[in-house]
Amino acid sequence: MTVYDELVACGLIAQVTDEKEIKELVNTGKAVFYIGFDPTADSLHVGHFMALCLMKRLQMAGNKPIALIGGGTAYIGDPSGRTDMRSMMTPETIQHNVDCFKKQMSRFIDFSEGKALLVNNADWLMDLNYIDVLREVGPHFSVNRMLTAECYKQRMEKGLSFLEFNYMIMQSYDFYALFQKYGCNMQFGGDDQWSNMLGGTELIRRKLGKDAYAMTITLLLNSEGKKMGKTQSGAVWLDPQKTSPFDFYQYWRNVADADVLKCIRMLTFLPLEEIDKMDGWEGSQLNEAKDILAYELTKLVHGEQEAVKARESSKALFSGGGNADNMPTFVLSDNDFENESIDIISILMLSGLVPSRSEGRRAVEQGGVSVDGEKITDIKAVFAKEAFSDGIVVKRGKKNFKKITLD
RNA sequence: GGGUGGAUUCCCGAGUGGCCAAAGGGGGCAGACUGUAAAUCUGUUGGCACCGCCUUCGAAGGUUCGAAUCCUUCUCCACCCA
Repeated sequence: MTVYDELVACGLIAQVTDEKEIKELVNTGKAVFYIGFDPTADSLHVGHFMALCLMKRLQMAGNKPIALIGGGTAYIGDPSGRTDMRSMMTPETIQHNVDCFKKQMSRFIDFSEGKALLVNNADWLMDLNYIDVLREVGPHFSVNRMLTAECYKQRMEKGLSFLEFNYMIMQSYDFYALFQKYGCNMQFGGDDQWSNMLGGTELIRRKLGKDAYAMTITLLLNSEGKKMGKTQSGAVWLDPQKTSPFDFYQYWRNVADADVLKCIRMLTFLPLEEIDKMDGWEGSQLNEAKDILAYELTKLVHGEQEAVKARESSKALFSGGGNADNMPTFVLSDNDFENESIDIISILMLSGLVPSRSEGRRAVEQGGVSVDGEKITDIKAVFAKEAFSDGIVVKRGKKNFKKITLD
């Protein structure tokens, strides 16, 4: 099976400019392609992970990937898929984020000599001269056309600033610059990037009379049509400091039935035959598929060791048995105790299981808190210091646990 | 530049002097049911020293015994005209 067919089978491909050409280039390892990453946060998240996987797949097939970090475009902010304006980022945070991205990416992609490139569009965008740009690329963009692009249409109601309107032009310029500099002939990106990407291929055709291609990756949506990889408290990060391997595992362990297979297909590197076998799974067997998904992904992102640990803790908590040693732990210090004891609300609060004392109280009152398996009903319940010497497991709701110990 | 209409709690959206910590919906959280799923039902959803107190209705001032509601200035947004 060719790489391209594999991508199709995994459901990764959303739109392409010229399927025949792209297939040919990709399968023969002749593609020099780039994917852009906007450094809007200090860690990559699940959305980026898909792009990185794609890069890896294609790299293994002999193609040359260029990871472009949008250190320059971050000054503008991409309006695609948003209904409000992005907050402006300071040069310092942008630089910080760029550095974080670089570090994380090199764990996934082999950037050694000649295999792949990591570039920052700040290197060429920051020195551009306004008048020059206007004369050079301005004539090749039709405002009328741009306004019909999906990403702008969405903003017609809420308003779109000139700053953001220019994002497409800058991204197109990137492609044009990379084409000339590195012979980059293809751009990949999220499906919401389609119009921005087309801008690039068109600019190259108009300026240089050459063909370049674009392909978008299917956005990973759940059965409700929302982007996956988001939780109430924000994105699911790849940085273990921001989303612990355990939480990362749990996120995938908890996906809806309807989404499991799609996720396995799109995100893991399991052999296709194996995935096809799972296709008919239902009920508790499907529940098993979730474990596979969670384990595989945690392994890819955090390594086998962490994946095993996460799986163990999860088993200890949910199905009995397993090893509780690796579950998320919170260590109490001496000052947390008053008269050698501490009340339940304080424990919940300090360990981060609840964000406020009010919520802690509510959780207890509604019967949502238990300690070492015993339900706590009294909001004034107090625990002696000795109780923590072996560590106790405090649970809020069904899925939030912390092992509490002494230092 | 001129005019009009807006800015309310996580989101949408009621509220136009006291009965407002603020209707309703969505979302979240918790409980029941389950498979760590979905659907459903129930409770809950600003904070705290919780029968009481404190802070919130774009920002800052003012009027009033009392303001999310009235006045002034400012900031931002949408629409119409130029």
